[in-house]
Amino acid sequence: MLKCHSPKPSTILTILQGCNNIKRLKKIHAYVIISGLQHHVTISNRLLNFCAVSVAGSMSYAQHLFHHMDNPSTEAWNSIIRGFAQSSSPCQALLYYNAMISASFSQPNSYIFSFVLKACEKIKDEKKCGEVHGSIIRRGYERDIIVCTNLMRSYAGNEFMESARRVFDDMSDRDLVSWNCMISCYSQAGFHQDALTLYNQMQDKNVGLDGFTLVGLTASCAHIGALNVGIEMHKIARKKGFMNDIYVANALIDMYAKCGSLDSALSIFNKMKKKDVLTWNSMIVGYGVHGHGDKAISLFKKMLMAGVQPNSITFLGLLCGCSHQGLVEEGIQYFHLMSSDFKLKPEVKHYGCMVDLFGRAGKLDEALKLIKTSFFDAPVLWRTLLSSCKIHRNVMIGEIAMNNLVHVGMPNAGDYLLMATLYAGAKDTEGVSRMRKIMQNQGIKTTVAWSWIEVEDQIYKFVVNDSSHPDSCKIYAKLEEIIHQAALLGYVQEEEAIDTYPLFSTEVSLGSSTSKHSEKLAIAFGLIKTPPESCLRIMKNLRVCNDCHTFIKYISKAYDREIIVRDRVRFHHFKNGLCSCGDYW
DNA sequence: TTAGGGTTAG
Repeated sequence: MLKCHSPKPSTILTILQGCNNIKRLKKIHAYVIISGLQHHVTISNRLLNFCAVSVAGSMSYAQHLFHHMDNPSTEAWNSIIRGFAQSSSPCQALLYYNAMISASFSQPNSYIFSFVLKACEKIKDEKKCGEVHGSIIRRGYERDIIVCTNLMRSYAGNEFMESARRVFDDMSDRDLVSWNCMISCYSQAGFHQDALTLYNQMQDKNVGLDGFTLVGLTASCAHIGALNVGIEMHKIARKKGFMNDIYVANALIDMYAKCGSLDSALSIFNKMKKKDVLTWNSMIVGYGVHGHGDKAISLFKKMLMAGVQPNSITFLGLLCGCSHQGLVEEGIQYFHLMSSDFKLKPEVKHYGCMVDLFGRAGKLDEALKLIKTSFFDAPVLWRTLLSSCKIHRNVMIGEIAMNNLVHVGMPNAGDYLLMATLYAGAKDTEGVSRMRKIMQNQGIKTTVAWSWIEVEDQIYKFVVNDSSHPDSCKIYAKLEEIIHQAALLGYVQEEEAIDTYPLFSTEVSLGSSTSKHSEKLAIAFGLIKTPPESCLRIMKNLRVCNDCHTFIKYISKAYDREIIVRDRVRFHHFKNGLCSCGDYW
């Protein structure tokens, strides 16, 4: 119990140090008032600081304390702005910052700028970020390395990458954190090539690196499929002793899985002494997108035995694996398990996997029923169903899916092409021309398809009929040669057949040829540039069309090459004339 | 007294 006699301020401050909950703080506050110390600056500031910053604090009580201060000091402004910047109401931080600027007797310091910028980033207020930037310059903080790093992140968080980069370039002094921050900003915003280029500049300047550097770069390698650069990151991590850093190891597992090297991913996974949910998820999702549903399930069981709680991503990996391996019963079981045993509510993505699972297995009625009971009116579900209708040539359900896509107002070029394919299969020429007309009349634009391949540490991109590469003549000559070799083994090109249109694509816009598809050009280039018997790894932003899928099978046999293709949906491992997807994709 | 950087999906 607190005794009520005239205490020394130092006694109150000591009591405050031991305070660990808001109830006790309120009692101390009452005691401060009774003792007539409510205007003692240090005590008021400490009380406020506890409420605003401590996890056991209360922002409403912090506001109450703040508004009873006669002339809040910079320290008090600091606490209230910091508190709101890290709260679920970051807008309030900006309101207090504005109030501080208006009340000219207190001036913001470098700490306050850091908190305000954090708030700008959270609420996505680019305009405010620019205003604060102006204020930073006017008040002479543009040379503060931490303020500038915060400013970069704030701009990048608002998707103003050029402004972020300008801040970075204009910094008079940069340290490892500022370099890492710019790299991770690029990586998180999807500017992967810029992240890798910046790393090269960083090395030229002998800044050094740490685990943070490796994580940002490895994540970028994963996204663009830059395996060779990723392997370099792994070597550095081993050499410099960063393999015990769980962030680094997790990023490497994900990178290897996304670059098609499941064995390398597993090797790191097995060596890790400490694994968290991301470690398990990266491996399970890796198995899922490679079509190894059984291995994903087996790992999931081990994960539970290890006492690691799965999350919604774990189940995405499991369902994806079940769907691609045709494990219908298991998929249904895990779909129910996520809510019954793990209290995870299935999201649109999980329903998408289930529609795909039923659809691929030919259970189109069940897929339809699931969409109707899902309470999601998401285009992606109807689109998934439509693609299953194409596999199983079911025009009736295809039309239901298409009508619903029109109803939700989101049909794209790929959808019309899929529907046209379905009509073509049913010899419904009127249906085909109706789809063509809608596309032409509504000017529906197709997505540009492109494929890319990493040779040494460079990424080479190709689009259909690409002639931009300096070695273009050699590439086309090689393409002719490989088409001939494939033909000798029995390959017949599906020229202009409407059912060669890829699912979400486009590449084969109505009237173009399948013979110069981007993945064929990438393969021709790869065969020229890589040693015999080495594995070719191709990435594509859309799905591989039937013709290219067949073609690559023949090429894997004719040239005795393993060819790994990562498309928009999954991995295809082509070897000796066969594909790991079993032509089931 | 207090401030800056990291991984899965989307």
